[in-house]
Amino acid sequence: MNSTSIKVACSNCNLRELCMPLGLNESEMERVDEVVATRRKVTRGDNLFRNGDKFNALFAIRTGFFKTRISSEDGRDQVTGFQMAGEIIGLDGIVSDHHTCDAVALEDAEVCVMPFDRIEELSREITSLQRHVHKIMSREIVRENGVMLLLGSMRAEERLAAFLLNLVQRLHARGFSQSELVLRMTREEIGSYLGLKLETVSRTFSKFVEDGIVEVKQRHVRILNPDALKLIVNAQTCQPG
Amino acid sequence: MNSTSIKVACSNCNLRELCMPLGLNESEMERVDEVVATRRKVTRGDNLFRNGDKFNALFAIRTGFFKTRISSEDGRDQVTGFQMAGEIIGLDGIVSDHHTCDAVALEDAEVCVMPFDRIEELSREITSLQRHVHKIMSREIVRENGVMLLLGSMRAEERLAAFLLNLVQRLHARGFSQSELVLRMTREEIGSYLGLKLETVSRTFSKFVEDGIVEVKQRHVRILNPDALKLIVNAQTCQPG
DNA sequence: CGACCTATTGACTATAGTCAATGCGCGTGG
DNA sequence: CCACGCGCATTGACTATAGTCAATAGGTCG
Repeated sequence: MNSTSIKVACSNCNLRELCMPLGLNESEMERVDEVVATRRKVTRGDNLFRNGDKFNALFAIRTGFFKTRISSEDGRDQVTGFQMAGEIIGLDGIVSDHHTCDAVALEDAEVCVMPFDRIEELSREITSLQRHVHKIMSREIVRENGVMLLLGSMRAEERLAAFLLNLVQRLHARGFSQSELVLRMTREEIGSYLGLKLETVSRTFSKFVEDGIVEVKQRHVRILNPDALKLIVNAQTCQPG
Repeated sequence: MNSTSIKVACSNCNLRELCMPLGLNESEMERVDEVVATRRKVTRGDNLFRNGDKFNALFAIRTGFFKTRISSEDGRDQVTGFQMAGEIIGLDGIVSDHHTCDAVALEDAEVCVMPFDRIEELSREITSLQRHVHKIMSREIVRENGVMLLLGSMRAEERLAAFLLNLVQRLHARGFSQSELVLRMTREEIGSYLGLKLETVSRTFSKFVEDGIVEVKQRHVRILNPDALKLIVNAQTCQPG
């Protein structure tokens, strides 16, 4: 499989501080290595899994960038998240043994395949792994709560500002710039995530540029004034008094 | 505590087919009974927990009706769910050891307190309990995905129709009518959940009444034409060809 | 180099929000 | 038991925001 002879394992993965083995000691991590036995490459545009697929495993993203998406019967669809290195994908499949969303690679990607029954087995033995798995699921619930707040009560500018801040913060945690980012998704995908049409996303970007808050050149974004973005997110339209 | 001498336990709870002990055998259920040692009554309007509270336990709703709500710094808030008997509440607290939302009783309620470290302990021993806990968390993730679709891509009528169908379906699973329900929440709370203003909720109810789809008398709702509701939810504004 | 996908911008429209007035019910207290 | 007050719901008139449709431009990839 691998052309190099270096064993790819959590213990020598630079994402271990963000990913599955977080909080485990050396020997525990070695046991998790056994779980993460296989890898899978996904080409840009391809699905890691689809709605309806049998659920077998969670996936830890090693490289690349994904979107998850659900579709309703009438053809509407909604991007439910964008995932990057170190994040875990596939939790939706546990409840019904089948995935309920699509996971699409937005750039060439590689994931660690973690068979779920192996995870469960190991979490029965390693308390800190058990706790960590629970935290990963809870984090996803809390994240989605935040998206509900965004979709339910924010205006277009607030949504886009929150989106940019969230992306750049996650990228920064992975060693990238705090002020510069390359969007891996189209305006339409951003719009789907934020509950907006692509034209509105585009117009809102233009407004931010006019206001000198960001520089935008297609998918390259430079944040000139992060405080202004934070102000937009937290500013209720107007306040009394 | 209890005025009666009947031991309140999962094994003789009529919600066991919906709640925590689902899928356990007799002896396993008895062990879960130990976990669900304490009960708590919550008066209408009171909080079961608040944003910032230390997380210790999950709660299984025995009777009553709750809403969960998150608030942003600027005072905006968003209802993230309505919970009824047999449903589990508090999963948001696992990730950071503190709750990140408020849980408010919309009517006098009683919950079973399930200390989370006891749940974890027991799921290390009882495989089917472990699996069940994972399913409960995954189910919540999938539910929130659905809400994101609703908030991100549906129009007011579609949102309210989906809301009513979901409520009545859950009530029906608990032995209530398929066509009649009493709303435990105000128009404003429905609106907050659906990302609409209370006036829009009210107007949309009135529209449904005009169209003969439902009867509404304050919080009493009778669904006259469930198929029409389903059609509204699944009908994209218009279809080509 | 050309085709196609993506993004931008403009003009107009639809949908839901805002503000305000009124009405209905329920619960409290006289 | 009735009257009153308050919270909740309804409805109307107007406005704001984002959506739609359409034309154009810019990039990217074969």
